[in-house]
Amino acid sequence: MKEYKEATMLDIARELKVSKSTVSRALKDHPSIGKKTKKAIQDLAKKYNYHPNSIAYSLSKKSTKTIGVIVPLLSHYYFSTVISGIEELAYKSGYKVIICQSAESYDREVIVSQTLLSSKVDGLIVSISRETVNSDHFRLYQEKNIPIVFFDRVCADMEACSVTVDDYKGAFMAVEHLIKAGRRRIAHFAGPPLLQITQKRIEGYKDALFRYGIAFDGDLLIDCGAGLEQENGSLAAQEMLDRGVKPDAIFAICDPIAIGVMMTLKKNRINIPDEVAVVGFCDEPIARVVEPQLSSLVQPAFRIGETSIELLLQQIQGQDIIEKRVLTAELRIRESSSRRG
Amino acid sequence: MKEYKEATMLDIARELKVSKSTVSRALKDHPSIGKKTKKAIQDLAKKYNYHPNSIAYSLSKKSTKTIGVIVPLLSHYYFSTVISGIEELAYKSGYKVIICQSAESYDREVIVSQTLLSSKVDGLIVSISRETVNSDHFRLYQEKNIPIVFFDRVCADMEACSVTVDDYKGAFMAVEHLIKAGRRRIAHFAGPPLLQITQKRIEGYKDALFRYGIAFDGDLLIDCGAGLEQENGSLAAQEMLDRGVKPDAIFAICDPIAIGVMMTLKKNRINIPDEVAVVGFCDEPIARVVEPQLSSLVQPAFRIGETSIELLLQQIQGQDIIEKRVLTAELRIRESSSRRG
DNA sequence: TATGTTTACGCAACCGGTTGTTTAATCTAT
DNA sequence: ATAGATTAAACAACCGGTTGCGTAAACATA
Repeated sequence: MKEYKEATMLDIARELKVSKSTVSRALKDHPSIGKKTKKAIQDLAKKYNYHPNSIAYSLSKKSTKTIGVIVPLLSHYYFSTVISGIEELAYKSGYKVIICQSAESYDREVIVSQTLLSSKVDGLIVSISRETVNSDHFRLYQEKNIPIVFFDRVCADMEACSVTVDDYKGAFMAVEHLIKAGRRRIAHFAGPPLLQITQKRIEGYKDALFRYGIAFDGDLLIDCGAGLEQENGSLAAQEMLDRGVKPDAIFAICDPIAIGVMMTLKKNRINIPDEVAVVGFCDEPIARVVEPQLSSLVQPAFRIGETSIELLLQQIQGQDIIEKRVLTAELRIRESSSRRG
Repeated sequence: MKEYKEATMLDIARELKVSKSTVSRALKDHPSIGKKTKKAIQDLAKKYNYHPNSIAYSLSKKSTKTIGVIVPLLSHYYFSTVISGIEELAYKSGYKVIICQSAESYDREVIVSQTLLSSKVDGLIVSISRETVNSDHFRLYQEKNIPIVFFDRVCADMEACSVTVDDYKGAFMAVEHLIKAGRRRIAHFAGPPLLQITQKRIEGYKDALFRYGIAFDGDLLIDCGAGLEQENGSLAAQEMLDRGVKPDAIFAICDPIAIGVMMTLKKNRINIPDEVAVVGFCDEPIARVVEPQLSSLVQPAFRIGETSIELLLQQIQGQDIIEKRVLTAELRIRESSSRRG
């Protein structure tokens, strides 16, 4: 393996018998450098295929032009779409993006957040893991004046920018829709209890019932346990049926749960939507593939990503803001919750 | 916004009236530093919550302990699972991971690969975009002696490590399975022509037909166009039906295409699997959700990620290897290709 | 011609680490 | 007591950029 040496400013400087600082200034078109000198330096840089060493740049400028992103799981369509939104604007603004997964684990989240911290990211965008209750690892960022933006799943005990969808309203709309479709015994399959979204959606569910004069029935509020996967939905649904509870509609915390529920219903030969209507949350691509197609709340994932990075960049540029943007989810009605035949 | 200043080695050195180099050595337990001095330095470092500046480290050591990953899209379950495999081993070995998407665009791929290059990643793991034919942007890495490992979608014209599944064999198995299930007119919905996987799978398809004495029929080799999305499958299938071509089985380049095909078949009231059997490739979670459940080839995505990073780390540690690992896909038979009733 | 202003560039410190080489102090052996 | 070996720590260069400040030469003005 032969050694390869990158061309540096010093190399160019020596060859042209000028100083390093002149090269530095010439390359960024600084006015105090003469035209011929500038031209000569730029030409030689091109010839040597010179690229500035961004490590050195970062060290002297104390900015890495890098932002960190932590999501629970990349494999969720929602999160990867948010990331695409983040990347789009980040690249346009000259920022790189480092993406990390917490894998829904608090410990892992602490580790990656420290890794990103020591990588000197200029800012952080996070959706916390379902286990996270302590936010000390994020406080470290605030202490060092590194801006943070939370999206979707926020830390309840931190004052920071956030971008969320109106979970309360979304849940309310879903339940309202079910009521207007003639349902009365509406169950809610809830998510991990620690997450704010879980609580907000439960509130929206309850309030919609109340608004339409339907009494809340504790039997119909189902806890799916820690997971947000299909299996959790299937199991919880079977358990519910085994308990003899039979709703005429189900609003699930997210699409995978909804689909798990649907599979259990079908296995039990319960017709969807005639006997039980189902509505999910997130509108993952899978919602259009199941039969019947699943009604769901569309979260503007790309927009959430864009908004997050906007807020972050504003802070990086020195604005001292704490803004909590709330976007609205949109109800997409499909076959799984249509009116009874 | 009050200024925050990280503690540096110099701060510690000054307070203890020793030199910066002594601090550096004390913190890494170098033998040439006395016990008391060492203790004092380590204690003070703890007290100040000192963390080494990894930018400075990278600059002097010329290693960022970072590896770059470029995938076409994060939103594919396959890719995000591969990434999980990569991360697992990377973190264990003290490496950070920077993930980028090419968004299936050649131009974007060039940009992100240059970004990663100037970020001085110690190595690169790539699955190329479907547009990529030119690999000059990756050659730059080789020139600078930065190791690269390709997975799944490789550059045909580069000598480099790679990790792939045996596409030929996978396709062969799928088609063989269909033949053994009593099918004779087997269509193949192929992928983007530039990708090797497309070609390999076509070969496997043809050879399996040949092996069982079935003549290849050009009408049954369907081009899905540039995309690998569901819509492409749906459209191509409808077009095929409109042309009056009616196979009794379909092997699709990937699950989304297969599912698109299934949706068109259902829309045309063609029974799956009785009239037409369907097999996909990749075994995405969606395969178990469609009805009937889709037979598919399982790619060991996590394992592919692990293998890729293994090969990369070996090269980073100085081994001059060019290994092409080929893993085997496993056929998972479900309802969509079961024997005729 | 003497003075003041530009113009064009060099000098050197700095960012925060790593590391080869010296040096001073202490210890060992003769 | 003194030369030689050890030990403990300092010095200083280096990684590759950025930038404030200083200054010589060229030019304009009086």
